[in-house]
Amino acid sequence: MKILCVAEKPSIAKEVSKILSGGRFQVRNSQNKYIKNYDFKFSFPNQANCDVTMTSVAGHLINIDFPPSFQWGKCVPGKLFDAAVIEKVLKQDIFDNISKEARNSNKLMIWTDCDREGEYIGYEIFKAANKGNRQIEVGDIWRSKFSHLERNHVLRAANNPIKLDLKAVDAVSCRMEIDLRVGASFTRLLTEGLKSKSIIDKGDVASYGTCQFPTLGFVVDRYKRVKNFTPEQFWYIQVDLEKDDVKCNFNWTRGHFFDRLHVMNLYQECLKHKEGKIIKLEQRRTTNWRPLPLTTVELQKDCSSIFKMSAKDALGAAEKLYNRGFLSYPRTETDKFPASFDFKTIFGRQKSDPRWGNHATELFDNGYENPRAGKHDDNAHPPIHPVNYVNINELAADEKKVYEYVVRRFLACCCKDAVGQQTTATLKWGIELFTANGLMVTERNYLDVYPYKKWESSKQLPKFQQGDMVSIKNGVMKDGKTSPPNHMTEAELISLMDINGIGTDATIAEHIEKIVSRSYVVKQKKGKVEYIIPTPLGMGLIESFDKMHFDNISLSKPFLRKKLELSLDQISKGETTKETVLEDMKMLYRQAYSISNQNMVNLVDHCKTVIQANS
DNA sequence: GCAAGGTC
Repeated sequence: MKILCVAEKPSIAKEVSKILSGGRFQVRNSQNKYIKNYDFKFSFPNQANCDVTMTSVAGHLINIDFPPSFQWGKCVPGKLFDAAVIEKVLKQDIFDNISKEARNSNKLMIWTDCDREGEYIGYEIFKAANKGNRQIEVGDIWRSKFSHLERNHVLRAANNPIKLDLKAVDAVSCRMEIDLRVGASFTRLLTEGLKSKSIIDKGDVASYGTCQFPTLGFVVDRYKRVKNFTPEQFWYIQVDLEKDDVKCNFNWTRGHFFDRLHVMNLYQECLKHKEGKIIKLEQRRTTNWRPLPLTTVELQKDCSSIFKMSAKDALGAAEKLYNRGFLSYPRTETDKFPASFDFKTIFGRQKSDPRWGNHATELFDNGYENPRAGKHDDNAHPPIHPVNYVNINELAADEKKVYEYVVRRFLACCCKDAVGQQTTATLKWGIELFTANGLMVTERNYLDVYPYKKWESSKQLPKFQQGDMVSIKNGVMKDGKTSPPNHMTEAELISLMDINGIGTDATIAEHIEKIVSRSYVVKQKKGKVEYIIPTPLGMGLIESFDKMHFDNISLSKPFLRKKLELSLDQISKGETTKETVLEDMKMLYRQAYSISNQNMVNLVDHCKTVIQANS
């Protein structure tokens, strides 16, 4: 019995081979320099002593496209909603390796990631295998269900194969088709329309995508909120006290009011009293929680705000560190460690570092806290954590920062929360209440290894006693203005995309880069912070789409993408079919396309107006 | 020349 096992990426093929073979395997090269074939023996249930070849793909093997007669310029873009779709092999050498290895195999076992795309990649692998060996049938494939590379977990997966989930395969196939039809049709429409009036240059493309436009929409929306903001004046009362040479501010518990006369009346009442009374003095223990285990989105947000690194560069650096074995897999949504995770080994490897080695040693020798568990699990990868030690002086600039950050984050996860004492004094002046806070950090704990988070003792309050009468010399009525929101930072944009389901951990950075490269937005530095600002072209496009009267949908907002995601889940659960969803979504987008097509003159005019107004 | 999703 000969079994062909195929994983989603080379690193998984290698690790699984090590575990199943007990370290006794032979390696053969393939035509692709990253892809290896591992040969070994393994006993599957009811199939003792099988010859196994384990290999991998590198992501998707096959892409979809339109036939030649529907290529750019060969038809009107509206035809693309109903055009045929053909498959194209993306990586012929990897495809051929699977076909060839399948030829003398009796069975195919899929070891792709345990998520929707992984299921579909499994189906692509089946097609490659079937091409080499027609005996291999889709109903007869083994599918291994594993979510991390712990030895017993992998062995259990090998011994309990399930079937390929064809509903999940349908869901992904549906997503691919919608993204292609919508993206290609609208992109051609926009590009030709804007080019005809020289709004974009000859070689340029004005792309539309189901992810890139909602992303652009978020940026434009924020920009307009900043621009349209009108400050409002407000009034409030504040008391400054001094006792034993210590000054402190008491803030009004009512905050502020937009009615000057109202505040004036309350203030007049206060002024009738020369003294106030400390009516309450509270001392409370507060904790500042250690961070959660690290996901891709968190890594990108933090690298953007702490190091001013773009999301793409942060992920790029993490990938390089992963490929050299220093970090775990960097694309993960999981924010809890598996129960069996071996923390101690990893502390041990970090003990010698001059910067954080003492913290690792402390955790290694004196015990550690189990990290907090978040609510997300992608069932494919653990949180990002250091694997092997490297001296950061040997790394490139970005990699240095990312490695140190990941190690410190990991160690911080295993430390105790920080603890402080918060003192709150409540002052009553007339009938108005004011409070002052003082914080004393008593146990820094995780903060010592994690300098990215600031939680510091504030100025201490004077030594009040409950019931103290204090003379009020400086109780004043003040005014202020509401301030506009800030422009969008990359970290905020990543959060918005994540919350709204735009893109995935692996693609969020690419969508942001895409709208930069299309000149829909620019990154602009103001002081120390970098903001993402829409260009007139980006503004014009979003505003034009928002002006069109679609039926209950919007091309610039995340709702349609969200609807698609929900429908895909329903396909996976068997509550609806791929065909129904395809027809549904195609109808919605076809209508939107037809309205956009009719309004192209207005769209082009509006873009031109916005561009001229800003030049 | 178009999308978004994998990964090297």
